[in-house]
Amino acid sequence: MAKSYDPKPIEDKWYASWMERGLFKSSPGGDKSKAFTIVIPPPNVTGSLHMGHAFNHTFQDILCRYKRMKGYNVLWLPGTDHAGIATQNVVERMLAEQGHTRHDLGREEFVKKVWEWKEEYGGRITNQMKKLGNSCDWDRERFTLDEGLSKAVRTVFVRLYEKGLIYKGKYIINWCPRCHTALSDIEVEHEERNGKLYYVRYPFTDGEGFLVVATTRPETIWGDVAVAVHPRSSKAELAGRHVRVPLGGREAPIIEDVMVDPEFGTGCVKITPAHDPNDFLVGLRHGLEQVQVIDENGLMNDLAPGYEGLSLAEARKKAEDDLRAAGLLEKVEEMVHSVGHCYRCRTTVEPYLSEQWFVKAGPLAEAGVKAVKDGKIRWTPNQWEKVYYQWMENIRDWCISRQLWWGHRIPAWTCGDCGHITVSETDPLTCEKCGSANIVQDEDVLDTWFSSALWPFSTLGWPDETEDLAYYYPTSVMVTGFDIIFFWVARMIMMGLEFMDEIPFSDVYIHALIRDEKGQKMSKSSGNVIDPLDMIEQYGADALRMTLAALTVQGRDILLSAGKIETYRFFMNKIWNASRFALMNLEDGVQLEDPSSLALALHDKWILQRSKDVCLEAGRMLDSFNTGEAARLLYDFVWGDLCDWYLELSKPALRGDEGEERKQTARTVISNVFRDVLLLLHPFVPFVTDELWNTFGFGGEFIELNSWPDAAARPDFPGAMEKMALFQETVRILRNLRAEAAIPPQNKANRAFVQTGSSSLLAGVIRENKALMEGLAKIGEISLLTPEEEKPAGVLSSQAETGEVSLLVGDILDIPSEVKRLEGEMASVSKNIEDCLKKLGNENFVSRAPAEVVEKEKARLAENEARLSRIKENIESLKRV
RNA sequence: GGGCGGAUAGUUCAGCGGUAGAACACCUGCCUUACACGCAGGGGGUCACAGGUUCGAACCCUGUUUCGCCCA
Repeated sequence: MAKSYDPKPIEDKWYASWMERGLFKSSPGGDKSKAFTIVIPPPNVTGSLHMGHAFNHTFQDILCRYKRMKGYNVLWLPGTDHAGIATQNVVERMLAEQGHTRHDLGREEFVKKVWEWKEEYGGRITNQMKKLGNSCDWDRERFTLDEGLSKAVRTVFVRLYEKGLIYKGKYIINWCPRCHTALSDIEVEHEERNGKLYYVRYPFTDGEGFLVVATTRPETIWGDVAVAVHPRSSKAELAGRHVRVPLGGREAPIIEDVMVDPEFGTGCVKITPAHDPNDFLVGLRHGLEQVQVIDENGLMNDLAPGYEGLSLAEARKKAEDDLRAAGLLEKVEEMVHSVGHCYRCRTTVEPYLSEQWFVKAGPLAEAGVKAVKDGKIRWTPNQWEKVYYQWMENIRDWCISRQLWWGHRIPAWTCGDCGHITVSETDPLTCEKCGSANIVQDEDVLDTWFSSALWPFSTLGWPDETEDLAYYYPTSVMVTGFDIIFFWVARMIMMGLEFMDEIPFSDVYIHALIRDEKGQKMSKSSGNVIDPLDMIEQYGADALRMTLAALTVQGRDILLSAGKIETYRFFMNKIWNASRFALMNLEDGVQLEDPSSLALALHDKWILQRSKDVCLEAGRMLDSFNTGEAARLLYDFVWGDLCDWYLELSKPALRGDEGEERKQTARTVISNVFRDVLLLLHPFVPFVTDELWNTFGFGGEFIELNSWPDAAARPDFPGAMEKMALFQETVRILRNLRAEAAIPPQNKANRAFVQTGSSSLLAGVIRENKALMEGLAKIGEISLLTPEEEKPAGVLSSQAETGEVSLLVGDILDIPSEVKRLEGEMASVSKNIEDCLKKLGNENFVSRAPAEVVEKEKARLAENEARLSRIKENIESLKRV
């Protein structure tokens, strides 16, 4: 075995063996309650693995591997989505480099090109997932544009259309002038921007004077068709009169509408139904004309004479100049307002009037809310439930059509003769109403998220009634970040309930986001990205996984840095070397018989008890999705208990100092404990544990084919924990005294004394473990003294809980500084006594606190009083010297 | 404007009703034949602030300050 752990030769090797053996394949069958299924939240096919994925996948992989070891039939179904906008952008950019646009190629040719791109590069992210160690069933990998999933999309579209839950209409939607497509509300990200508020005069046409209207977008004045005031404001009396729109000169009525906020600006609002969502609704209520002055490229059109072809920024400047020149600009104020941006390309989104397809979300959301309220779906952490309700209860219709070519084309055909729309699962040849063959399919495709919403059942074969669907659905848990609750989780719930009549998953686990060291979001533009593949290259996948697992805390973002990963890289090395040590002492192989009837020393019993407790506790933590706590528990157990104490204590026995029987006992205990440790760690760090498992020769081809330790049935070792705590405390005190006295480590020629009642627990512990204690504390000889016996002169003393520990330092004892040290100790003990007395002197405490708390307090008082008197004696005896 | 979350050691964070913890950083010793990717020891905190509940509050409640996020 190498002296230090190197993940490189190990990780790829094991992943290949796992694949070859088909370790992660699942097939339906058996007890349905033993099915554990996760469908991966499908990453974008254009993407590459970022730290968010790595975190998300590590979490899912830990659960999957744990459940497999617990005997579940685990399916982790992988795949990607076709990411309409992003993928089309990528390929269009490639074409642009060659001086082409998609329109040059035509739809069919272009889509062919995208598929070619997908075949070549689309596998990148899935290969990266394998580097991380994802235990997915790759034979079941799905893609949202697969034949089967496309069929599901069509079926859903048609059924929702027939139910009246999908409709087409002309509405204001969010338009990205760069991507040239509509976006749904949640694809728009709002950001605060510095802007200006322009106060513009609208002259009355039926008299003298003018009305002042405040607007942030003077270029849209060209599209104004009315001015609105609030019916209960002082301005209400103006209603019914008319003004002249200051750009274009249209005559416009003053109307009353409750949408107006009388407190904002001047209390008068210009109404531009074609370019503002609120104005659009006002326009509908009042039957106003919709005048579109901005085109699909975000440029002014010919309904704004003189502005034609100007960008909105240019038009805004020109409007300001023109209004000022005409004396119609009263003032301009600075203001901060929120501006919508395309989530894919950051371009400012335009409210745009156009014909689109929508899902009527209300009825679907109602069922989704009920499923959670009825407890059918649990959220962890629970607080996200509220976010879900908030969104679902105020849900708006979902714009699902996209003006793209890459995606599921909408299965709707419009008749050129009668205008009827035929919606059909199979491509129709004629209009279903008039029979004309003059029908044309809708040009638009569906929102990618429309297909992701079906993912939990479409990937299992729906709409066909497959065995998979019957066995694996509903799935067990959806694991995702909070930023994706609306995109995926909520819509999956709605669609699952609608089409399967059953929830898509019984648990939703929402994890935090990964940020950089300073708490900033990682992004290419700020250059603070930590690439998981670099980290895997540098530290190994296990180290990265362990880091991500151990840093997981519910409800808090994770601040990651390479340094933190290094810490866990060291942990891998620790496991490696501890195993190396164990293996060096197991030349006859592992000895796995039940150790409980062997000649166990205190530390053997203790580590067996700790193992049992840790097995149970880690299992409980994983059952409740607390991977972070489980990882930290295992880290502390392995490093703190096993390596720092147990292995050190087992050395004499392994060396043969305690005789043959003890040597065999130690080997048996070590074998058993390492078996547990590797099994417990395996879900977190699968590579190194499989390597070590096989090096030890614990049996079974792969570690994952073995069961999670069934600790509940194992014996307890009563008292071992308490006795070991006394042992450790004494050793720590002795080491501390050595350091105080500056005794060189190699110097073993010291004597130490422990003064305690001869029948005390501590005395027993020392009698039985004297040699071990001398070894760990590097003391030549430890002697027990009763409280009545006199201890020698020239000692440093320190108070343990139930006794006094002294180290003989002879002449080199610096009396004044020792007195000072003891006085310091005295102060802290006195403080403890004071606290105890105060508590116990409180009538209310004694009568109202639970009896055991009071007892504990009394014991603490007694202990501290004993300590105090021992310290006082020590000081006096020193002063006598 | 509505909602959510955070504020604990220099830093990152556990703890969430009964004597303040870890990791990293720092200081002092050690290459003690598993590991210097290591071992041992140490210093360091009025648990943001102000009230309240309680025998007892970092922990529960109310308010304040402040940072971050989501929705309008």
